[in-house]
Amino acid sequence: MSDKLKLANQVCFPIYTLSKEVINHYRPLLKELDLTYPQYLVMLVLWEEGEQNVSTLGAKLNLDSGTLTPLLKRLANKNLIERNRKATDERVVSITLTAQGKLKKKAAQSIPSKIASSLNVSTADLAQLKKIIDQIITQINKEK
Amino acid sequence: MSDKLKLANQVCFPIYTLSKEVINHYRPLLKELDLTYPQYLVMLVLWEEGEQNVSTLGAKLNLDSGTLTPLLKRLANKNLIERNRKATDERVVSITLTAQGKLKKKAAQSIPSKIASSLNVSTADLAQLKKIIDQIITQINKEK
DNA sequence: CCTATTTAGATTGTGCACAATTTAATCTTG
DNA sequence: CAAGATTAAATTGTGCACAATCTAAATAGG
Repeated sequence: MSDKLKLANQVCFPIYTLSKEVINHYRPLLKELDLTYPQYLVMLVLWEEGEQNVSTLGAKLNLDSGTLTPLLKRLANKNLIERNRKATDERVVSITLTAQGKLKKKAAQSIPSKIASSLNVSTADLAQLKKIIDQIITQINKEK
Repeated sequence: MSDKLKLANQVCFPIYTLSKEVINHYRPLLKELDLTYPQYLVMLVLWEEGEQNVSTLGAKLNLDSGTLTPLLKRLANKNLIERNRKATDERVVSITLTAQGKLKKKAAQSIPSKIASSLNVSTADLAQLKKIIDQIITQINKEK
């Protein structure tokens, strides 16, 4: 097996492992906010960009309606968001933050720094990791 | 400050995204073998190291019995593995490959090269990615 | 011994991820 | 305008991930 083959083989498992580890580090922090990691991602988009369709959320987070529909129903049950069909196009469901959903942003402010210190990795390493991964993801998206 | 809550500035989201992308690249290849990615990981360990307990498998793949028990039942239903209580310690379940399970290794030989070319990333990038991720995982494991 | 503790794995329950299909609304084109 | 195509979201079904709990077996310590 060539070095490249071996490497590809040996890099996919660490990526999968790291992703789970990172989410496991988020879990206790997000539990205090009564959010899961994917729910937190949805909230991030809404806090930053405001009202979204299910499909724009899906495009930004790489999730389909099969994942988002039940997730958004759970966020709505917690009174963090509202789901409303648009009058101008009844196929589209508009997702907006409730007052409670907007408020939750305050409680989330401390998460990034807590994660950074809990991962216990240097800022330089994280920056480098982000750079390479963003490169690879850009490459992958090009193929679509 | 609140910049940290922006999706674009997060490292964790790209890690999570990349992990899903990589597994999505495996999916069509593994479908031909009638395996999922976690099932493939179990088979890799068995092909490489032979007979395993549920708990040694779990330690190597970072999965608990709640995930492994049903997964191993599915592999057993496909006649790729056998699950047997050990006579010397009835708490322990020994996982061994069936003849069919051993045979499947041949069909899996082509997967790494297909993944390597499908990911379309340079060897240098992969090497650097692996180096940083391994570093971080080592760091994380130290804390346990 | 024999009881208390520990260990291995199974079970239960929640939630995510994704493929495949369905439903309803909108758009397109003849 | 009507029929067919397209689109957005929901639904259905499978499988993974993980917390919490349970069961049975093994071990330890009195």
